[in-house]
Amino acid sequence: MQTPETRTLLSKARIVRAAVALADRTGLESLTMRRLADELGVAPMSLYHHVPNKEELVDEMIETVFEEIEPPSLDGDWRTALRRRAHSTRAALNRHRWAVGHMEGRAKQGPASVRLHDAVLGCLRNAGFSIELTVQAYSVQDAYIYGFALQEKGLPFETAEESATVAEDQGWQIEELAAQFPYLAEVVAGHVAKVGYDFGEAFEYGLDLVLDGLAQRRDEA
Amino acid sequence: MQTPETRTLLSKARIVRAAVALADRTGLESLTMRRLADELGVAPMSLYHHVPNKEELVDEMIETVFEEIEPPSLDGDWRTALRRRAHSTRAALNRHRWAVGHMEGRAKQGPASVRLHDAVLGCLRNAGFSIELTVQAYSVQDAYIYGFALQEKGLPFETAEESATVAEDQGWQIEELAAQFPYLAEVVAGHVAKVGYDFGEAFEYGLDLVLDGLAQRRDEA
DNA sequence: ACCTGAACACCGTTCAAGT
DNA sequence: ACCTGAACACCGTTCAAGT
Repeated sequence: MQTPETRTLLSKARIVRAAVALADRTGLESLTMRRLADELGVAPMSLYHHVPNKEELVDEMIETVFEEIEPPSLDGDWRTALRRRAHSTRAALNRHRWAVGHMEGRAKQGPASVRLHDAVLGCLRNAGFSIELTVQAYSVQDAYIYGFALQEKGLPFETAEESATVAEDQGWQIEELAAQFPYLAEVVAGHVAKVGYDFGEAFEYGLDLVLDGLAQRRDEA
Repeated sequence: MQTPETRTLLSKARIVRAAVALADRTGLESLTMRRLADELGVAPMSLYHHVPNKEELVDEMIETVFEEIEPPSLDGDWRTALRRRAHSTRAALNRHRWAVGHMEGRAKQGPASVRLHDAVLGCLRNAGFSIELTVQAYSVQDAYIYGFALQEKGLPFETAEESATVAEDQGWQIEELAAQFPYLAEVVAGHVAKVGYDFGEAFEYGLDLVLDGLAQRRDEA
């Protein structure tokens, strides 16, 4: 005698996984306890047996994003280690755009988040950065990485070709704007519309600028 | 014969101003059409005669934040101009923490936002940056500024002294953490707890790093 | 132990009605 | 023209009840 409809049992892990998938598809605004329950074929209130409330659910979701970020290795070349970690972070944030302004400063930081923090600090310390410089280096890098992700989340195109198309589509505005905002018009018409805007290239450029600056400051000290 | 209770009439400007003040006090999550109406001593539905919906209200609120940011002057030293603009942005975002992740990439950018964009681009062009480099310089700066604001919004202290206190209060955790996360423990116990963490200093340091890097790249080209 | 239905105190927004 | 009350389709969450 089998229980009828022996669907996978509810569990915290299963709820969080479904929540992440739902947020990936529809955004965090649209993530609702009720919709999530629907997705899982369960009554809304069943969720509360595994998760205390929505806020802690989101905390758990954020943790899974941190779990997808590869911590830098503590030996080997620090620049390539930190560059890889930066790319890994950008990739995770692009897969989970809803997470973008929520990674830092949550009250409850989970183990994956703490482990990543520790590894980045360790990578810098082992590369010969002083404690003071390590703290600064951490701050600059993360400000840049998370700030870049914020820009990327905002803009409506993903590839360089798309961006050129978007720019062209709005071409009728350009002449109108040129009178009032000449520099903006120049950049849009004379550059973005021509070659498009490649986020990957831009990220790399700024990342190198930051890492170069840090290397310099370490060697000066 | 006076109309009784001739309180200031409702208007878009007055609604937006009240909304900003309410969000400053209680956060964007707590900003509700109904609470806002209450604040203004008016029925919730009255707001809809001046503002089409909540999303556009938030757009208007963001615009007022942009209005508080001083655009860089187009002549004079570009570094001091851009540094002032960066500080002006940080200050505005600290006054209106709810705005932090919402400044970029809104569908509808208002005139103050566009004017600021144009001025920053103009400042860079006039300083001899190529179009390509100008676009990059814009991206790196804004990623850093907005990313830093994100960090600042997250952390629970405002001054260096406060941060040292917070670090000390959690001192009992330190030894426990030290085994698993030695680098994190070292930084918290050996640096932050001692001298505290000064956001203003950290912002300046990273900002200089970014501006130095940009200057170098311009001169190499 | 695990799930649920009904209920409560909220949301944003529409619509027909008031002055 | 400007404001509003009642109503609708939603929220998160509690609580007492079901298996």
